[in-house]
Amino acid sequence: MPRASDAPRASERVHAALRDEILGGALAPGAAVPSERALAKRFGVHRQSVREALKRLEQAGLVRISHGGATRVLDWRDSGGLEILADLADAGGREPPAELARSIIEMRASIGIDAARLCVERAGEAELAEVNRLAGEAAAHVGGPVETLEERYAAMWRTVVIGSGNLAYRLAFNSLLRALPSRPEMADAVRPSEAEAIRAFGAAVRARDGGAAASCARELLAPG
Amino acid sequence: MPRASDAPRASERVHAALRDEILGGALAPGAAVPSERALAKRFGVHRQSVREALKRLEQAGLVRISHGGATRVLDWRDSGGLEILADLADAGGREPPAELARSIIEMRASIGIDAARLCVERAGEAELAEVNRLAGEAAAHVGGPVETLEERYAAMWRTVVIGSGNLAYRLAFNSLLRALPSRPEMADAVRPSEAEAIRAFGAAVRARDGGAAASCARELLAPG
DNA sequence: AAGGGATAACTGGTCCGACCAGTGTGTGCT
DNA sequence: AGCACACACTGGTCGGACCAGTTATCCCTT
Repeated sequence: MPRASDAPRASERVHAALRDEILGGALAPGAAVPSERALAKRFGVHRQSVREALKRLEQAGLVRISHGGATRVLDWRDSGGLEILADLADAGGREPPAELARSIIEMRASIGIDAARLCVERAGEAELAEVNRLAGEAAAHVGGPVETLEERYAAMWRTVVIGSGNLAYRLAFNSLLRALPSRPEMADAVRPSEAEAIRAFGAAVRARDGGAAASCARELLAPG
Repeated sequence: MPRASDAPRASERVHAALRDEILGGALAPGAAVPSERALAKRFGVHRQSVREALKRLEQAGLVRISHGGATRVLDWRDSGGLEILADLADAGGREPPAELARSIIEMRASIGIDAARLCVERAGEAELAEVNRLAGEAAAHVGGPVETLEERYAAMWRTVVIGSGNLAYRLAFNSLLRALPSRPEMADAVRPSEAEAIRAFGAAVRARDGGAAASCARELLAPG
């Protein structure tokens, strides 16, 4: 069993370092990123690896590269897409923005409740039955190993979001889900604690009761 | 005045071509992307340019690159983040998914209404006044040049979203906004038509009337 | 003939060094 | 002082080489 090399790839190291400097504020918006040649020397890698890292940062909306001119740092709050949430949660040893967890939980609730409503409206019988089945599965694992519970619970919501027929909700769901793993305290906060609430939600969806589904969803996602 | 070269960069050409093939379904999920060397030959560019394009696709969640193995196409519906919306709207001459416009409008409403509610709750007096001022500006341009109206209207919502103190809403707002330009019919659909509704919204926010702000926001974002 | 391990032929990852292509700037001429 | 040009940056691309991990094949062993 040959172990995979633990050494992070060169371009990955550069990407992570620059990403953290930008998200952490060490590289402020408007500032010029050092030249590719300078970065290559600093990190002890070839310029091509630096370029790959910068291309990824540009794709994520963290920097703007311009031929001939300097590469400048953008304000990720203005130019970043939702996928940056995962980077914010992940980034190095740095503390993520204080409002990050609350933001994710609020958005999850807003989208989840509306997706439930739309799912009831638009999804086919088979999909509604599947949601109900997955709700039962998730409910059965409340109190059990958190890993299994989280997996089933996520699968249920995934089916709801798909059933809503809303592409944007589906993509946002991906972005939100990806931000959870690196912050255990956030995963804790979104984990359901009452099996009955999950079952009630599944039943409401199954019965195509939009009002009940929405209110059960609110119960699950935004208690209190 | 030396004109900027109109020739798209090599890595940009490759990126756009592969992105369109993936989003258009020509490269199905699970399929293997041709090797970097093969792509370099096909597009008549250096392998490094291909790599930069692939790195961007990986960053966006469209492919998974693995050392030694083939680069495989992912299902962007499952692995893509919200920023893909812009690519879906943009992509080449291809027709975007039928539900795209509806999805964006629905998500915009869901987030906008909740952001209005939170903004009233959390924003400072200065920010609320600014929202109201921008609402007035936008309202004054209803019926005028669409470009100016869109700019002011977007500025107003931007302030609301910032005032909501929700990072996820702010990033999602960026992603949604970026998808509009390439689809004029979508920009049309989200443009406000009644100055009075905008003014009412601004006044409700200014007065910290959460209920009124939410209902005015609903009026603006999800009429009917 | 079937199983298993060495190996060859892929894949992506990195490096070197060079040159092209835009920008910006300083300098010297007018 | 004002302007134009050369030079010194920046990023963009190229060619070729080699390293590293995977995968499939083929031959040897059982």
